[in-house]
Amino acid sequence: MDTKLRLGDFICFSLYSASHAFTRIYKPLLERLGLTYPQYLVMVVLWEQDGQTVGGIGEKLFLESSTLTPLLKRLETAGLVKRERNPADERQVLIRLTPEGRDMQQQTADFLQQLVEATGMSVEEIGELRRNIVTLRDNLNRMAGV
Amino acid sequence: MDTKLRLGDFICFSLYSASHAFTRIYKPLLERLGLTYPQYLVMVVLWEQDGQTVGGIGEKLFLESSTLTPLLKRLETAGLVKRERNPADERQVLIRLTPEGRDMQQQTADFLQQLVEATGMSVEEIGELRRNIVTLRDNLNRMAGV
DNA sequence: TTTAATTATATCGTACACGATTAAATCGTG
DNA sequence: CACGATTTAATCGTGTACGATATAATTAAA
Repeated sequence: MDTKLRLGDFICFSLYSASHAFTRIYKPLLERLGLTYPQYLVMVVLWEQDGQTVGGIGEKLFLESSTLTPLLKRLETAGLVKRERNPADERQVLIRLTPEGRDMQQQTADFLQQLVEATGMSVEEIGELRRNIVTLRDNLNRMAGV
Repeated sequence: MDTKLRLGDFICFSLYSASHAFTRIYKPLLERLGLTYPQYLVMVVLWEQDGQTVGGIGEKLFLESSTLTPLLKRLETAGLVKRERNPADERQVLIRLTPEGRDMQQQTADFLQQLVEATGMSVEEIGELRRNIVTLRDNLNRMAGV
């Protein structure tokens, strides 16, 4: 009877495939900025609060230092951030936006409208869906001990 | 005013992070089978219908041959599938389950209950959420021309 | 206070994921 | 039938992603 389980029944696959679909939607928008989608997420986190540690960024994005360190080095090479040890605790590395990195936010101003349009859903529907997905994610992470 | 846009407002990030959370939940279950999550998805597709082409699998999973070819070679090395050219059309490669690959499905029988439990949601809530996410995904893919 | 345990980041190996390109097979049109 | 166009996988380069491990700094304990 479990042979009746089809791919379409898997909520994990709906998330997996919808996440990839969003990345595809973002690609042409982010290409103009020379960013990948994960790099864009890091920039969003830094625009919200500058001068965070690698660990602080990872906590917000649920990413490990083994993922973030090379990504942040690429952002540094691109001239968008600076990486410097925290003098108060030399274990930490503080990530600070450069003026170019800060200014880039303005170039993302028109993203929201285009993305909402691409969803084919109302802002209210999107909001409710987002809240339900976050609830699911937090439940899963709690179960996984994150 | 768009500086008020916080990471938590992004439905794309909710999908991205929830998808990764599911992968983390699956990891200990799949480790017993020696599978990664994407490999498991391919097995699900093949359990549903054996003898599909690389392109057919990719269409269902929204993955390119550049992703699937190395993954399928790993499944072949693991003795779970066989890859052979279609005699009727030598461009295509047919993927067939080995007896070991087919039998593995039985070892996934207890996944469903554990996963539902981990979501902390009712089966009805999960079903409704899944349908909404699929609608969103299909809208996005339509916009991206997929 | 010297040492032991913990914390923060970096490094390494493996496995996705995709765009661009290549190579081979098939199809379509003259 | 021939030959250009299309289709299908595979390959290559770049960039995530993570677990395991390493290294250095800080904290805790003896």
